[in-house]
Amino acid sequence: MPTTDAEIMGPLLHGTARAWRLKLDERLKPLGMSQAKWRTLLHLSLVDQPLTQSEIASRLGIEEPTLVNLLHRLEKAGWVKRASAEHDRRCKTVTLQRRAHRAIGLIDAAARELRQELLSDISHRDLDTCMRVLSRIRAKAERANGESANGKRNAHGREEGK
Amino acid sequence: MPTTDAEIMGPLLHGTARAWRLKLDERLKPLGMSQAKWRTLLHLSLVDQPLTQSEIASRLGIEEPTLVNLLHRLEKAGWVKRASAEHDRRCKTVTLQRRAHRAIGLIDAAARELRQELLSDISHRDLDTCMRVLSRIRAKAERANGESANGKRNAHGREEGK
DNA sequence: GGAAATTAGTTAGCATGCTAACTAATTCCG
DNA sequence: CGGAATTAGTTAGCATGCTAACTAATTTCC
Repeated sequence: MPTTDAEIMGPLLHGTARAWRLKLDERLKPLGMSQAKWRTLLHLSLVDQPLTQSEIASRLGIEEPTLVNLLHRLEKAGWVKRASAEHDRRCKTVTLQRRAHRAIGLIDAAARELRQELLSDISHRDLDTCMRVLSRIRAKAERANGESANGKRNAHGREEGK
Repeated sequence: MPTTDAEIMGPLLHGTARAWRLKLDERLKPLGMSQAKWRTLLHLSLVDQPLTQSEIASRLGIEEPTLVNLLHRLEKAGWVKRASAEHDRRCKTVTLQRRAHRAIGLIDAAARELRQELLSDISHRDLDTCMRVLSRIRAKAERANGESANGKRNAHGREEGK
């Protein structure tokens, strides 16, 4: 007999993700930074070449129109800069401003510290099991509709790692 | 050595919750129903007495202003009805319309079926472990909410409450 | 070569969440 | 009793996500 009822897995998953995100948002607020912005900057910092907007959206797992708005705010705040690409005038490349490079270390440290706090008293084994379960669920939910419930359209949305 | 790196627990949690929600939204779309609306109706259906708005917000884990907007849409679509409470003229009670009673069964069935599909090949033991881990994480993230974390107020005593 | 399809980015409009600041009703208490 | 504090709901305004429909540039292919 499980200590918890599978019935509440959905709300539990949702609530845990939400609590984690709110906590991180709260800590990064003094930096004028929320998870959406921070994740964008981090992804830009992980590559050598500037990325185009569609590449960024794909890595972040969000749609392009969502990113347009996000970049607009990031640019207005002086974190990033957009420029037309030469090889293809449809594209715009996005690069980090100096200010962002300086902030990323702090931001990453805050995220790391929070993760450390939240996971500190979870055993390695249990955490590993949890992550395998979550991976399996996500893979199923993202792939086509299982068997019944005949889906007609299929999404794809991928989510990146870290 | 774990099969997965704890580094990505945050994104994994976020992505799994998102994929699950999107999947459910997709299936309930033909009913003109999204998770936010569905959860509200379900909570109302689980009690005998009509609830006040603040009670509903508390059960859903959202803020009152968010609920006001949500209820407005639910009311406009004919799912619920708001009325002033007699015992306290500040309060409004929210009741389900007949239409909602009929729909809830279908909605609940869809959610149940999706959960069944997503969790079908996960062992009871692993799922139980996963849920215990998530509960622990959520409790920590919610508990420590409110004080400190960098910022200006409070120079000591951050996370002693573990 | 040029029409048609595709691709990158944008705009418009909506859903769902938040905080801050407000109104109205009720309760507290001196 | 009556002013102060509290409580319930609202409004305003923003952040972050979406889809649909648009423009502009590039590729495809007859």
